[in-house]
Amino acid sequence: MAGKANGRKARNGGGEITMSDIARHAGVSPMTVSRALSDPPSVSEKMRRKVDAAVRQFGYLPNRIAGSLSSKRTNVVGLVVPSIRNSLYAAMVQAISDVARANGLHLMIANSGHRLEDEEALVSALLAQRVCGLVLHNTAHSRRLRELLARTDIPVVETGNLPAKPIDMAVSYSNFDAARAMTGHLGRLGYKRIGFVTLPLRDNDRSRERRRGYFAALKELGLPADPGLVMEAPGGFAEGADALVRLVQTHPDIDACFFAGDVLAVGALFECQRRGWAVPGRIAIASFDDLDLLRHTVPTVTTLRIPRQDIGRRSAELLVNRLRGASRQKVRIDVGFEIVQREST
Amino acid sequence: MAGKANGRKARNGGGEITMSDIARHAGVSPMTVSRALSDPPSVSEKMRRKVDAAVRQFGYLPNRIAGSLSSKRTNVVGLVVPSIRNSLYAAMVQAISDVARANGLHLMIANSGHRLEDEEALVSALLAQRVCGLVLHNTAHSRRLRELLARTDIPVVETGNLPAKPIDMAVSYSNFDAARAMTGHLGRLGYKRIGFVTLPLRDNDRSRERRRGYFAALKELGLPADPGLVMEAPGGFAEGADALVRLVQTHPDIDACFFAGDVLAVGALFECQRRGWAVPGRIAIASFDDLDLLRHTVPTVTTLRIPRQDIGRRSAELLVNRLRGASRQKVRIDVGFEIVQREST
DNA sequence: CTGTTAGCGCGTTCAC
DNA sequence: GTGAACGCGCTAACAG
Repeated sequence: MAGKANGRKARNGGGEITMSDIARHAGVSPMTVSRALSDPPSVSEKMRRKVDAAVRQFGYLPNRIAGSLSSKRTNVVGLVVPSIRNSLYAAMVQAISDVARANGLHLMIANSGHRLEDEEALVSALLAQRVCGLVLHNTAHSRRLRELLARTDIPVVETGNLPAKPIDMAVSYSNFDAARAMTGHLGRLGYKRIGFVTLPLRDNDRSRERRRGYFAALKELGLPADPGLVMEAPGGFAEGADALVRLVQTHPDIDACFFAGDVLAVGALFECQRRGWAVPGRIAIASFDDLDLLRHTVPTVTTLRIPRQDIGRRSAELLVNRLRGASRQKVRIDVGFEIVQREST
Repeated sequence: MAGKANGRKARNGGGEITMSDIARHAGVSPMTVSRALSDPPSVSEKMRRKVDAAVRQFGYLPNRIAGSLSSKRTNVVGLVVPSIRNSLYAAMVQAISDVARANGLHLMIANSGHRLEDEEALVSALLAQRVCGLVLHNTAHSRRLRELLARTDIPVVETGNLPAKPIDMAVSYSNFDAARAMTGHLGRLGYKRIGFVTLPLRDNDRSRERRRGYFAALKELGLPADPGLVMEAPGGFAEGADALVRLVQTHPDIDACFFAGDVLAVGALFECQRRGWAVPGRIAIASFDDLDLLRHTVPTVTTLRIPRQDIGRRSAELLVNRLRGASRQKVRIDVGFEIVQREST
């Protein structure tokens, strides 16, 4: 009864301190310790004090692995983003993290690198960890991932784009509408030859939707759709600069360029500074996503404000509500966007 | 034996599919399923095929919670950063994530918001989740956190600064040395009145070390230490611009300014563009941390290159080696830094 | 409000 | 190479 000498592999020098240890030293049952820790009001003042004292004395940290196995619930939310480095995702992740923390949840983050197979593998791994909810920054999943998610009953929030038919819940803006709106905006400002620089299209429905929006707006504006005015570029300052230069050289009559990625736009703007091309005099520049940077450059850059932080916050709130028992119904929230007209157009 | 009707709260509509289920359907023992999944070579070809078939048929996902409880090990690494949004941390996190993933580990990320009490609470929570290792982007911990970490025997990597006496392992550069080197560099370029703009000093040993380095260099250069040339500013473009303007107005003879944060420096540079102050003609600008942005602005900005990605990679590698059985000895790796001289100085 | 009993789903250990 | 027994540390469910 005293202490079954835990023979060999005593890595910790004696095994973990358990709830029973605390219970024994506090002179109560393990169950009372459990309750005192997870639901203090359900235990009498006297008991609680004894437990707290023993907990402090031993520096006891409950084992949530054991707790999770027993209760069949974890307090861990899984999150898959295309890239951790990108500041756009970072704003969303931060918001999710804040809401999660306020509700006693933890975050397990993985990045898919824009690869659908990786997304699938990562979600599997997160499900194996029995996360209590998932946020996926992608809506174009592999077939196997769809099947996997269909079989699970944890809440799932998709974001990054507005899917026609969400798996469970979706919080996003429409990439199509946003790109169409900005292109239309440029048209109404009087620009006639509007270039479009897109991020890689492969495995990325968001990029494809943006391009579709661009062409839709051109049609609505009665402007010709010239495939030569569209360029695909990996994200980066240099790539944006490069794309702009090539567009201007091949299409000297270009008078505006819409970049489907903020870094691309800024790179292009700097290139204009270097070459002495007036912005918007020689060429107007519009961007996608309201990086803080864009309102401080010279000139400031017209862009689309996507409420990334709201997306994160609302996604997390949806998860939390579900975990608190909200009924399971499909949700599809369009957070919208906003055109921010600045000096560059 | 067939199936103990699992009465009431069948949330999943019948309870989880377990290893026993798979074993039964594959006609083997649960132990064989376990081995086939975690160490395939230890099982005969025939058994493995039967198990694999059943696993696929049922879409079985092993419960890592149960596995972790049983084996007393998790494959989850805990990570605490001051802020998820900041791109500096993002580069490090990405590198850690990559190494972790390559080694079958997952990441649980929390952000302390630069608050030491929060760091303490978050580490406690991560330890309760029984993470197998920790990376902390901070070296100035609360006393209670130090005690907590002293009692644990999981590997801990500290980063963000080079502590004199690491808790366990440390991978970083020296903020003091870096700031001293850049200030010295400016002095040797001939600048005589060098301003210094620091990020908030509270609860941030990194900021304080940088300021110390600045003053040490001034002394070595034989320049007077003028407290009026030092300003504290929260991070941000506008704040950097503001700080510069105030320094120039109160000290018209200032000829260079060293910003201990990249965003501050860029904000100041843009302000110079707006005001038509030549950089470095009127005032030279130096920054801290080699944001991609800094090599694309006009003019490009002199800065300190900190190998953030290496820091992440090596931190993760140290953890992995420990988990693989490397002996427990203190490690203190100085990854160094590099001065990148560009057009702004 | 408190205690008792009985697992949670797996891996360790030892026998075969 | 395979299986049976046992327990990881905690909480759900019920009884008092």
